[in-house]
Amino acid sequence: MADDKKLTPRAEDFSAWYNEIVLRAELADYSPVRGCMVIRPSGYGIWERMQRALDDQFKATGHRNAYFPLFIPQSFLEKEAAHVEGFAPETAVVTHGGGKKLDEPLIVRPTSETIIYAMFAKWVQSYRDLPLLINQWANVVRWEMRTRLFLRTLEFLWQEGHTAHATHDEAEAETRKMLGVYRDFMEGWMAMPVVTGRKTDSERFAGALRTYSCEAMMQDNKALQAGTTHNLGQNFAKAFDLKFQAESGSIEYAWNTSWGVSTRLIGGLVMTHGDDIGLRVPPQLAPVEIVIVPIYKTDEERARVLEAADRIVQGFGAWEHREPGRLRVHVDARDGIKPGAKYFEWEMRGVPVRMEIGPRDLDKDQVVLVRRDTREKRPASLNTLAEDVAELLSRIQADMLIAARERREQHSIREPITYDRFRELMDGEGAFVYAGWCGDAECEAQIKADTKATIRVLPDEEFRSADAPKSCLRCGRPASAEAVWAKAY
RNA sequence: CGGGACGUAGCGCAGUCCGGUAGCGCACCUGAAUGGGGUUCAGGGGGUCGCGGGUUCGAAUCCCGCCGUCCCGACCA
Repeated sequence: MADDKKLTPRAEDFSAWYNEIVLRAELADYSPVRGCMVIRPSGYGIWERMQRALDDQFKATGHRNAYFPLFIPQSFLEKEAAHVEGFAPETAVVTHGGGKKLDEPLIVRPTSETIIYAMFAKWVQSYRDLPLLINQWANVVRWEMRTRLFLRTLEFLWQEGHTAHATHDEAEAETRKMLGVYRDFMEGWMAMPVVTGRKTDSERFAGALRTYSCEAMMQDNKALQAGTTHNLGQNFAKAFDLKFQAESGSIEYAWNTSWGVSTRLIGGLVMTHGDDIGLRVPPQLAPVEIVIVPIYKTDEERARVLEAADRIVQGFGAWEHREPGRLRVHVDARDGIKPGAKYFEWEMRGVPVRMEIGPRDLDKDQVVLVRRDTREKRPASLNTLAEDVAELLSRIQADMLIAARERREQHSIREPITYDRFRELMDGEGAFVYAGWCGDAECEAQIKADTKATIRVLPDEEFRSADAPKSCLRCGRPASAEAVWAKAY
């Protein structure tokens, strides 16, 4: 760990503060390859829990996992016009194999629509084969110019769902359903509140009919696009000849959807919950929910305290082999490191609850519990400890979401504001600004040029203001929709 | 890809202007004491100074090229 004891103040430089947490909490590291990242065990532990929770949800909604190739023939990408236009500039291309030049270059997948729907076309003949609901966990490559740990790397690990349906409405329902799955995960597991809604044409996925997004607010008041779902219409079905015979006997093109979230979510977690001490991990995602720090002076005390810790762990179940309903506990029995040093280390890593056990506590049949989120410290009786701790953990989970949502609402502007004030806001502290939009892409582009802010989403009904805005933020013409404006990562 | 800063031990840095024995703090190893919020003392290990070329008796230091990192733009999940 580095020499200096405090983190970079986030007010001064949010980026530096973010990097500091990611590196010091050992979530990730730079790789020898430019723009790529190594996810370290403590980061991967969080990701594994995310992955399992998401995968369970995908299964529960009828999806099955499959695996498709890393390489995509260049001609596949070119079959869908908008798709190739969107992705061609950021593809990595393999031109040689076995020491020889390839007849056709292979694209390292930036996303797998093309190769997956080419396969779907083989698998689907009848309406009875639909819906086809597939998910893939894979790494993809997008040759970004500027990279950032977790948030934008050349190669990243994600999940991409791909489905085929018989009707537009069914595909649309699937697109909305998966957006809901994402939202529930981000709020329920990550304690990261999001605003959901539809993307404007300029931010729509290359090749999609409609794109929906979950947008979270980071602590510098910028937006993070945390997950997107796309109704692809029949665009890819037509490009890859994905057809089926309907009940009526007619031959029709299928309707596709795709949706994905990535390890970017870990970055979102850091930027939502990190503080100046380090990371804060919501209990649901914490590989270790409770860390026990034993306190002792003599060998006798050490034996006594560790024995008590052991009993408590037996009561909870060891975290490496957690049974459903048990708690994930770790005893930090390292000798020669003072308790204070251990406190700082585990706080940096974001473990939700710390349990201190010393001779003075055992004399009183108690331990001391410290919450990572509020740093609140209190004694707890040994008799009811398991229930007490389980209750505390679920309260922390709930409180973290509430705190994050309150913070977001404090930095959301719903009152009508002048364009000058808007520019000032985007230039300074930032915000989610709910305001009218005339629906003109040129107006949207001009605002982006002026302020770097974009329409994050045209929000879903529950996020819309009670009084619909009447005029466009910039041009003053009648508003066709309410939009959430913000600068984004 | 354009502008700026930087690359020296695992991490953070000094040394570079003005060429001449590779340094500091933390971390790590050994020993002793210590132990309820970042322990102390003593001893020790660890380096092709980002890579390649050039100038020179001699290069971390000067020159050229390349690679990488960070920040600001353009692009994007």
